[in-house]
Amino acid sequence: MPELPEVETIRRDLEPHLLGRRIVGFHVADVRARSKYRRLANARNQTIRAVSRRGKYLLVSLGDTELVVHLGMSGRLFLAESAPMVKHRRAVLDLSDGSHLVFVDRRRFGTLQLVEAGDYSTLPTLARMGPEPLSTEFAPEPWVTSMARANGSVKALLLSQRLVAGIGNIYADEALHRARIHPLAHHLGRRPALRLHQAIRDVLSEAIAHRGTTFSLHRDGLMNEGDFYAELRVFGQTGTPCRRCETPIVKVRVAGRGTHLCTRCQQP
DNA sequence: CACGCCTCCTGTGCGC
DNA sequence: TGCGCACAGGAGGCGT
Repeated sequence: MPELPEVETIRRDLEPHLLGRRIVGFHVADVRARSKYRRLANARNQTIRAVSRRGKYLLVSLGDTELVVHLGMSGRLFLAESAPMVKHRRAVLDLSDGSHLVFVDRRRFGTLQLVEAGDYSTLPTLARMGPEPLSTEFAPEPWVTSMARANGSVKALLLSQRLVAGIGNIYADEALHRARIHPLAHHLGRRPALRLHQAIRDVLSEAIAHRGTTFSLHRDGLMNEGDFYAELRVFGQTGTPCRRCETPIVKVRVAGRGTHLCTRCQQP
């Protein structure tokens, strides 16, 4: 679930319910991995001032401190009137209005930690995060320059978070297909780099409009799911015809990740 | 510093 | 039907 559009959807859903609420208690159920819930106790009695997002990270501002949530591969975060006994429940924050913010994470790759506001020294990827793709900070010319100079395959660069924030495996494949760029391409020229810039903005804003891409794993009735799955052109579409040229979509491995592409539209 | 590989976990789906 | 293995939306740490 959790790339930029999915995290942004969660942020928008939670924000009105969290603003101004105080965290009155907490419970970490995941006794085997307490380090993934660093300093959570210090959130007690703090009031939620803002709910923002940076890339795939959700940032809950508590004034001097900040709760940083990363959902990993399988994390979910939702509000409940009474903390439900769902499977893989890892942590619960009790709020002053009697509701509970519940963190559920099957694979335990997610983290939920309290830091000094703006101090991301324990989160190197967040500390070195590239520009937000849907903000004006993501400007075409610097992007063209960085895509020409940076080493590594374009797919690995997208996944690294360093040149642009929030893109994961689904939206990397989708953006590259829309821009007609092979995932293994290096040192993109100006024209392809500009196509990719536009494709990233298009696919992410369309996905947000659809409330993200939700897989069956996460459909358990506790959240409203996104339906961008139906709009995916390559991800998970192995064998189905490319909608531009009808060549069957293939799946390969790039940068250690399953990678979907059209070999005709996206030539090396 | 930059890159590639392995790891952290649990569950599912596939081939044999 | 059962077993074993590969793989899954991410990123941190290590070695080269």
